[in-house]
Amino acid sequence: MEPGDSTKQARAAAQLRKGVLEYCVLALMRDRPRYGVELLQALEDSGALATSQGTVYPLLSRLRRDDLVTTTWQESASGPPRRYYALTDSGRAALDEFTRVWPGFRDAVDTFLSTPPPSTGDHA
Amino acid sequence: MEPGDSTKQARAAAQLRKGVLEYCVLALMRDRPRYGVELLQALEDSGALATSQGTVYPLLSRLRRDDLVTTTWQESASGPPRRYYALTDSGRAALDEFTRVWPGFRDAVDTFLSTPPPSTGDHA
DNA sequence: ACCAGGTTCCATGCGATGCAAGATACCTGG
DNA sequence: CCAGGTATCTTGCATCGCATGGAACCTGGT
Repeated sequence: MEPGDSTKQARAAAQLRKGVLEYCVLALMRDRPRYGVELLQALEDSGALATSQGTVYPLLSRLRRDDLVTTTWQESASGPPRRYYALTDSGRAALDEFTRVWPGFRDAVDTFLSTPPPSTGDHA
Repeated sequence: MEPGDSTKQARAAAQLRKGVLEYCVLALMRDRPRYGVELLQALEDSGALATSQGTVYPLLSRLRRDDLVTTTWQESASGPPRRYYALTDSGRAALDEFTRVWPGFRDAVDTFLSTPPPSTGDHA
């Protein structure tokens, strides 16, 4: 799935990420602070949610603007300093909120996709 | 969950619908043609994907523009005529494509939300 | 000292999408 | 003729993912 890919599958996946990426990033920060490239790699490893810097950094800016995360600079053993992002109380609340909403949403989509075989055996 | 609701839950749900609504609408047309208000009611009944006319009609226009559906006018027993939307071959292909992509996406989100207990038992 | 390469951060502009609000038309019933 | 319900569609806005490009820091080779 190259970056410049514009197949139907890529388009569908791109639209799917909308709104979900934000909460998956928050989820990644649940146990410990993370920095940008680290988040990017974790999303990449997940496969379905792989994205680019041009998506993650504006997202992180919004999270900071909305007080869902706080950031602290920290030196790196090899390379430029890293900005670590950590959940605030609001951020944790938003993540909990999403965790409550997600199953209902997920199941609703599953229901729409798995059409209940319409009673009448319409086979040959 | 009123339309003008702007709680965190409503905001999260609104962003979730992005990109998914299109394919749920296509899924609803899989077995038989449907008309606008009928689709609207089906989404309403699902709970998590409830939306408004201002969302559905522009969406249906895009589907028609992209040749994913065809439409036919049909008289109603009581009320104005209805425009019925039916899947084209392209529409059915797009739905199949999404059906293939969805499980991977869904499981990826589930994995992010259900943090694998990070070794150290940090419970109470 | 200098420069190439890797790492890390960020800003800008575009396209696509959901939504609120409003407009139009048809049919029935008083 | 008018009120109300049904059904369709348009417009303008806000948000989000993404491609592109740029800037800063560190290491290592020459």
